[in-house]
Amino acid sequence: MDDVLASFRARGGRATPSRRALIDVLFHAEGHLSAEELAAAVEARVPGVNMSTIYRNLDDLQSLGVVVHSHLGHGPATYQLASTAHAHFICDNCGATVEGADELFQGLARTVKAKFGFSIDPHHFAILGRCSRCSTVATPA
Amino acid sequence: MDDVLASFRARGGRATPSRRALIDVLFHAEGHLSAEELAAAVEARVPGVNMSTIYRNLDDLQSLGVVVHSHLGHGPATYQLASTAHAHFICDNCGATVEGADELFQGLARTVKAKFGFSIDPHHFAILGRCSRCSTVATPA
DNA sequence: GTCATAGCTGCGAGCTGGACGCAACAGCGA
DNA sequence: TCGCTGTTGCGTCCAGCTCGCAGCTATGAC
Repeated sequence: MDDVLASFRARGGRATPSRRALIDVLFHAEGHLSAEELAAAVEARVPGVNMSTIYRNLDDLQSLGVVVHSHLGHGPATYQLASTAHAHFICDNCGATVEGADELFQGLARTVKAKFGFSIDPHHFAILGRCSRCSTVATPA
Repeated sequence: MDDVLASFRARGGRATPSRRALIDVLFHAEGHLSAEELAAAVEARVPGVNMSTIYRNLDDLQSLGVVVHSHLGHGPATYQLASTAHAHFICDNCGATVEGADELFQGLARTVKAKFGFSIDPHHFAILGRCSRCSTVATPA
């Protein structure tokens, strides 16, 4: 966490309160937080922070490689520490989220790499489908 | 194509010019078109069509199961015939699109089904990564 | 401690992609 | 040909995010 602030300083940046708070929130967060949710959590520590600031700091953290964002369905993007990134399977019907380990993608990654020379990042976009409950109920289109 | 109009009629709908034009465009389109691009193509056939109409007709076509939309990166959604749907791999760096057959996902689909009871739909969201060119150049983060 | 400076912030406006309510229009069956 | 009702265009509104700008402030230098 101090490492992150140090990275900011190393590139001529500063350790501002809002930045500290955002990093703190990210390190203690569980699950996937949208920019809005992050802003609310930061607001509790540093009243008056603006959404622009949240977005700008998230961008900076992403360019430092500390944070990644991913898209879980059609709503806003969610942000998390790069070190805890993982794949997501989202139920098209009920919205349930299943988190998957990267190993699930090893086969696909190998095949796609061999066939197209393409290296996949399975974290960024969720994969849609039907969860166990909804696929047994078999809601017709 | 007439089948689609017939489906509309079968559920009490109508075959309006804008609807015909949209279906026509979709059947003759190559690749992935955004709502904006579809609107432009429809406009050429039926001047004066409104974006709302495009969106509403696309929604209707989706609920009929004729069309699906997918998200290729961060821009607008793209629409295509359900019968020609396929998976996409998008280069994070240069935006190149690689189209993949569904068979690529068979292994993943099986594993995810066995492990979580989850049936995946690999079409909806693209999978990000690096294309062959960009991963050899290895642009640093 | 204090100062200067450049990085950061809040504010407000703006932008894109898309949804919605409403009144007018127009397919389609009778 | 007529009437019913599905569809359209228009305008407005929304979420999610971006940008420019003026003022504030963390930081290193002294």
